Amino acid sequence: MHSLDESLELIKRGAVDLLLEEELVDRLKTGRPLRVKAGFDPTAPDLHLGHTVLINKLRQFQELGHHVMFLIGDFTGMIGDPTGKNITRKPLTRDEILANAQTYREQVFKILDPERTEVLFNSTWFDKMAPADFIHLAAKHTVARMLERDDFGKRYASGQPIAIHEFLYPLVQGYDSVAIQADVELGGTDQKFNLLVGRELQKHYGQPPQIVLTMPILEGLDGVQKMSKSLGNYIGIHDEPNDMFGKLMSISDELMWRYFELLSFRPTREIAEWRQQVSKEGLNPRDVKFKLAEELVARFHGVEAGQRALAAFVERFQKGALPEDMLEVQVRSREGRLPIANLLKDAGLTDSTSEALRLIQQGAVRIDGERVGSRDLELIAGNRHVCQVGKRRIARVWVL
RNA sequence: GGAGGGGUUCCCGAGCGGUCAAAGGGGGCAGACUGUAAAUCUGUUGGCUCAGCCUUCGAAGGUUCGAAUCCUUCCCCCUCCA
Repeated sequence: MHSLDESLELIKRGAVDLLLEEELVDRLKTGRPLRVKAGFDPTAPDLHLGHTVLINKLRQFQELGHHVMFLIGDFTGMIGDPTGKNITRKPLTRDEILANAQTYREQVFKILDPERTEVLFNSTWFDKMAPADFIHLAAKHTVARMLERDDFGKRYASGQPIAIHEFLYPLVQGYDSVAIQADVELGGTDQKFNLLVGRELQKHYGQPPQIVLTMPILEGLDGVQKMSKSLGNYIGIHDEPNDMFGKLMSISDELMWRYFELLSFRPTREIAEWRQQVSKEGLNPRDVKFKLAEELVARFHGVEAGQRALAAFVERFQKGALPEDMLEVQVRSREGRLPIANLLKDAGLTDSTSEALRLIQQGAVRIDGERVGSRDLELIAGNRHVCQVGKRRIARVWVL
């Protein structure tokens, strides 16, 4: 069993906001398992490391014996969390949603305990809600309060459009907390407003307001923007071990410490020590990055995979060897020959032949280790070649 | 409902009859240097059967030898007034 202080310390670790702490303490004192909610989008079932910041926190709640409610916002998905960029999403079919939910289970249970996780869909209660009740819900909040939300306020002030339905998003999310009687809701710091709306609504509906716990938003590979699939700066938890390892190695040193803070399960003391050694004793940050990359690959692919990814990385980038598990592609020639640009495009190494030609000109293309100097190079059918574009794109290509 | 402003290539943003596949910046990609780090420098950034051709500037028509640029209609956004 954990003492109250230990529980609180674990819950607060890495968190940004805890509102309100004294309410949490009161509820922890009751000794009953708390109902801990976190909402997820019904679309992108490809979880990335950014999502795991939150999921790791859910896991900690489970370790403390609490009940985790993994809420899939299939109804909310019709709105799309207002970002100013998204327009209304196409509603997903029931089957698509169930398929996505299944994918969530597969991914999320690498971290969470299935026995202590309840998966819920908010369409369950919203599909049954009468329009009149929905209007009652909308009546519980004002435009002025909505504009307190940072992005709404900014968009309003700068003349960006805000569609009415975007205002509904926080209300819908907040009502979910009412429907499932959440004690605690977790979210990224960008969710703070929505989470607080949940508190307000619960009060309106005669429930004790949920405690709000926000976690930092993980920056993506660029180190600036948040990790997201649409920005392409993410590391998916399904990424191949070598790929995951490589992406982690490509982050900046500054970002590495951030990742340690939010993703590593290593003791904070150990991390602080490394940091000290890097800045004072000349420890190569790259070697510390190895530790991070290995730990995370191991988490999603197993300990052995972590070790192998490290070894493969050293082989390939420090010793210059070719990767072992190279992508194999077949491309069709035209009457026995195939111009290099077409080969690269057909093999999926470039998006277009135009791009391929540009890269050739820039000296980025190698065939069997030899730099391609001419765009006129043609390859003969029947042969296999190792084709490289830049450092990262590589494939073994059969010309048929 | 009325008046005004605006929709440009991934993003921001110039262009306002030919020299525009469209300035500049951001981002991306690549090369050099490295630790697949950062910083820096350089190149590049619609497509193709690639010294030529094709498709792009909200949509559809039209004027013209020629349109992102002019005209018409439509769609969308913003501001102010009601």
